[in-house]
Amino acid sequence: MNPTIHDVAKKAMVSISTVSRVVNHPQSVAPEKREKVLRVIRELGYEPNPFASGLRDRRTRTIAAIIPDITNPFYAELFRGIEDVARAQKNNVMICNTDQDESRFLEYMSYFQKKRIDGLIFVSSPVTETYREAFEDLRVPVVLAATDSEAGGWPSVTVDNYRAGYDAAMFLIKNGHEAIGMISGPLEDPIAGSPRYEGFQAALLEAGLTLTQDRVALGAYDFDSGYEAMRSLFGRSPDLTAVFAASDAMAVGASAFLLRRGIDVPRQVSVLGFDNLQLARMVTPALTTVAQPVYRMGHEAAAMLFRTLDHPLMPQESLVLPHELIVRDTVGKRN
Amino acid sequence: MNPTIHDVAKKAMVSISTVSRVVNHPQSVAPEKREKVLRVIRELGYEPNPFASGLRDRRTRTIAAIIPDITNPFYAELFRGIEDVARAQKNNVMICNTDQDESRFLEYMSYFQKKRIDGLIFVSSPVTETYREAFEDLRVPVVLAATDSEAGGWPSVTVDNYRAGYDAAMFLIKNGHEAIGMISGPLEDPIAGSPRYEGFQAALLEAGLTLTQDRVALGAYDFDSGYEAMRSLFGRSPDLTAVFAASDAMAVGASAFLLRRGIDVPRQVSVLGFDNLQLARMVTPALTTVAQPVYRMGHEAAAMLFRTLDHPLMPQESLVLPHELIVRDTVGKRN
DNA sequence: GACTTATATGAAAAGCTTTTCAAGTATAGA
DNA sequence: TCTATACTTGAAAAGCTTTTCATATAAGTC
Repeated sequence: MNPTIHDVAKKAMVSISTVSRVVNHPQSVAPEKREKVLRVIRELGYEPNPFASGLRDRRTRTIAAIIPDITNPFYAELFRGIEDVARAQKNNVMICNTDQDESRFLEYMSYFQKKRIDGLIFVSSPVTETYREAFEDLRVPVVLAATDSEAGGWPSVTVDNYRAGYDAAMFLIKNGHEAIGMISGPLEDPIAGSPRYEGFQAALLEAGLTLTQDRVALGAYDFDSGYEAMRSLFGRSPDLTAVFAASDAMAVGASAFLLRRGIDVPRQVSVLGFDNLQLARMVTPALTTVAQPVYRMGHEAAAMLFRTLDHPLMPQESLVLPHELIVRDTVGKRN
Repeated sequence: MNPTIHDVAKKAMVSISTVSRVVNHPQSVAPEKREKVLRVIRELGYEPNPFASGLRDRRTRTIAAIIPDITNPFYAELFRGIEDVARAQKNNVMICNTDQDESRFLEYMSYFQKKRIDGLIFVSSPVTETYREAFEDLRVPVVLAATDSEAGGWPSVTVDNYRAGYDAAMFLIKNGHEAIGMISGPLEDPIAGSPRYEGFQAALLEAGLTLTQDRVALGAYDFDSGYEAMRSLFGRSPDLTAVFAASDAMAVGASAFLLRRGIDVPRQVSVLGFDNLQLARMVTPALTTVAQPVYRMGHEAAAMLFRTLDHPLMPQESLVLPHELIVRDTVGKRN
């Protein structure tokens, strides 16, 4: 049987209130008494029973991370960032794989309804009306990671996707490319979809180039849709010399299509990715890509959540983290 | 404020004992009363407060998964298997990334010491003395996934690694290869290391071939060590026509080395992997590999754990799941 | 030295559930 | 009709902590 606060109190010859105070507000108890209690606590190996504390405090010391799928390396990395700070805060993080399924999401929500979590980090999906309402019903602090939302007023940690798309285009242009295509995410996706697309388009326009419709294909960020998008793109517009894909998985899919068709990357067609997953350096040729600070996004989002948990009134500023171009072997110079 | 058992009792005009019984042992209360209580429960949206139950029952409804690193797709997939069954059982799973660091592991253990989990799934690492002792101290059911151990008597879910290594060799031999090398995991690793190596060697021997030392290199299962191992192997034994790597990541590393050296895979050198991660189909040429049922290992391990949680006496049989050869494009025929 | 203020401590309540024990009612058997 | 048995139900205890409130002591002020 684990020692309880009563055991400690008895052995230290103080009341349980004092023991509790030593644990929770050490400065409020006289130094010598405090030391004595502390010593007994160590001797007995006492730790407060989390159920009793939770019952009393209504603080669960558990946060939830709502992510599409932990199996996806992008989310795994981000989750790792969340997890590391939660652990440091002695909190537990519940992982909720939604598989992009709203009904599954709502299942979790009804589970949380009964106040089983202190706060929540919502990762990467666009915040639809459904989500918004669910969050408001929940009445716990919410932080958005790798996504954001006008409505709701939740703080977020993101990257400037418009700017990143812009920089991607600039990089290809600087390398002498003119016949440039893009494999974008869904244009309804207000996070990784339209902004990257529009930033990309804007840079092209600025350079006097245009992104015509036959040079654009859409995908769902995964390998297969990148592969298919490239097939379609190549059919419509075989003169392309460079393609920017809105995710590494799609970029690798695109490369795979080209390579398996016997088209040399980057000599004939350059490919530029987005995310900088492990995968990017493992493929051959290694993928040149726009890096997102994925781990850090999770880390900062969690830090933000714990800050609002500790100071409920203090408003949190959203954070925009810098992206970075990682040059490897899939973008070639053209002149 | 959420409704409590008292609110339900009052509204249904019964005692709280009856409400509790309706929730926990429905058959022990008279049908009409039961219906009435059930109706009130639905109306009020009552759910038992898990802290109060936990405080009383000492059942936490939380299990822990000890894994090296969730960022590694192999573990992510396995974890997903665990998570899905835990969820179905209305349990929470705590994820513990050890980063292969014993001190980090012990930190978790002292955290769990205070009976904060009902059971534990230990994934993939060899069960050293340290681990064994920690598990015994913990006094909760333990299940091993993708690893096993003579001592301790914990049930496990694994693959027959010796046999899988054997089959890998047979496959290369059947494809006409004779100058065959291997990139093995550490030979001290009793799970994914020595058994695969020995099985592989045995099959070669049986076919009248020998696995000489200059045809073996060791790695740590990751891309970089696969790359380096291949470099070393190729330096020592440039006549190799096929290489078996004990993980997909190493196999991809090996391919990368060859490809980047201008050596054609599979025309000049064939590469065979192990695991069948997503990665395997994304690289070009797509990796031929020995598939482990990763998700299922997690799934079965969790199912096993919950079975022993529900029936503490019933002994659990260890499970050996089948492996399978997935033929893609990195192994060529030779004659 | 008398009075006020600050500080330190303990008793007790509240938080919510599950289960044991005892009591009550109904049913069946004699 | 009475007794024994089975079945239902409620009261109360236990599980452990944190915080409020009141009290007692020490320190400080005039």
